[in-house]
Amino acid sequence: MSPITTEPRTHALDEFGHALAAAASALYPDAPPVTVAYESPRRAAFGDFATNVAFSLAKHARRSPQDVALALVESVRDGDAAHSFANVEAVAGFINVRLAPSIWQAELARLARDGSVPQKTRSGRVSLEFGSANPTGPLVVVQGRSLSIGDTLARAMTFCGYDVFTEWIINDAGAQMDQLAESLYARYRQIDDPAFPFPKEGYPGHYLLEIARSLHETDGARWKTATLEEWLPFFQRYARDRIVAEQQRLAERFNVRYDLWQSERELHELGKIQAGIDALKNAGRTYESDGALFVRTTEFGDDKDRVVLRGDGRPTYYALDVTYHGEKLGRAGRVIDILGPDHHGYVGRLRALAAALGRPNCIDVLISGQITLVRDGEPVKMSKRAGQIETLEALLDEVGNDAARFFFIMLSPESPLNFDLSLAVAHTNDNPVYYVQYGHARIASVLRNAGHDVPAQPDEAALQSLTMPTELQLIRRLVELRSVVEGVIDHLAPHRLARYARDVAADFHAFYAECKILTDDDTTRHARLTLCLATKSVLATALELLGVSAPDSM
RNA sequence: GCGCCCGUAGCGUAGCUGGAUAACGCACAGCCCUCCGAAGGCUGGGAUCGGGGGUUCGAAUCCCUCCGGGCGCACCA
Repeated sequence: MSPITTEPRTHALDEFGHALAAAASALYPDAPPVTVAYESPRRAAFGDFATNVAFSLAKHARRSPQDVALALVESVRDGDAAHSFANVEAVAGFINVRLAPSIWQAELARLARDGSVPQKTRSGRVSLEFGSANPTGPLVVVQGRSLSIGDTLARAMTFCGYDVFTEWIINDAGAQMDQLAESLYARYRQIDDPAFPFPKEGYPGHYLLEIARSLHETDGARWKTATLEEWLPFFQRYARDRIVAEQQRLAERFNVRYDLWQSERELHELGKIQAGIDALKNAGRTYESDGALFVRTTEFGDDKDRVVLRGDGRPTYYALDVTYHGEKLGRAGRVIDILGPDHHGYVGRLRALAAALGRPNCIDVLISGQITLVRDGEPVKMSKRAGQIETLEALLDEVGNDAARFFFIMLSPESPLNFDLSLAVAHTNDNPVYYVQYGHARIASVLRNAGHDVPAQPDEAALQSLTMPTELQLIRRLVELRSVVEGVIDHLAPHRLARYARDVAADFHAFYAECKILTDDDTTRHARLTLCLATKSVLATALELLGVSAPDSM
């Protein structure tokens, strides 16, 4: 079934629903009261809205759904509510409603007056964490997908009125930082002594060569004689700072904004990790076993209980999860994590954590699916050797921000994605990014040609000339924007926005082909230009939420 | 072994809080520029929704089971 659409939220539609419900209880007093919900009919021929109340009544009425639907329609036909509609009809058990063109024309006038201004229908603070990668190397393509998904969700939530707080956890603690420091130290020493051994568990990527060279330029050979106790902390910090700075620069290049880059090390140093563990302990959610401290997450649906303190007293990574999510729950009513495809095993323990912290159902986890790069139909071979990993930077250099953001988000978040590099740069009609952007540019071009004829304010009387099927279809589509965005955030389904943008562009192109905009008839020209303005605004909004540019020419 | 994700037309996917003839793009066949951007539009063919059971008036959607593909299952981070 198509996504349920309740736009436009006309008074008439509500009244009609009440009338139907009243008719139902009059005709079938034994049946439980019905609530009338509208949905988009599968086919345009069925009208603008449909309700299936007759199906739920059929059993109690002991008559076929179609008989019930006919009876309902008959009994409300003469009521006031039904008069606002062009048509109300019972078909195969459904009650189909088609709104009069005047209602759509009025909706267009509203859209053209207000633009696609954000509708503040929601409130409350939401914490959104996404992208978070180890500070041990450059971002790879799969993190780009997480960035796209997270940023679009953030924008959509903000659009609807949420106060969104975006954050990134820097995993700059633990053994991996020692390995990073040792790797950088080895690269640094190799500048003067190529035979200096590289650690077995080190990070071989060539990005450390550049950082080592840079350090060698500023500090010379001074670390050659330093003791391990001296150089290790310095190299840790140096590598971490350089790599995180690169990640931040790339996120910015990708048009993604963060409110907080949270350091894990800092949480340790401030004693917050220990405090987080103590809070759980005081809440009675922990127990000791084999010298380690466990959290009873199985009480809340997790597969197994999780260790937070090891036998030697050191906290585990889960201790960070406990603390960090405690922090996030402290600043937001709702917490959303977007994790990479190799983390789907974490969903259970994080959800359980919400309950253990006394905030059940306040943590949502969304997994961004794996990515396979494809070129000319063949998977791109990737080698783990230096410089051959699939960095996000290389991808952006090749296909640009717009294509990357659109492709990353056009599928539902958890499904695997084959990223077709050839298609992403193709300037052809099978590239969905260009299709949508072309629609926007085409409108801009028409508006340029119209010059001073572009209406400053919509003339509602003139809009009555909009009666062609493609005109009404386009208006219906534009009106959907708000419910689409709400669907995106309610279902954590940002891909709906990409599909919607495509649908808007398609409906515009169909309208454009059928209706000449710059006609000699002043009324029609005004009405169609108004429709162009509203379409341009909706397209620009959809693209903005996707983080994709809306060009006036291309 | 346990768990998660995926299986829908030749390909890529949407639909999954159950509803009408299963939708969209590509590819394929045909048509449309003396006219606002053809990076466009229109028409057509193409699907036992991985298999099998079950629940229901009604199942791509919910339940069970089996089969395929991918990925996780640390007192690593």
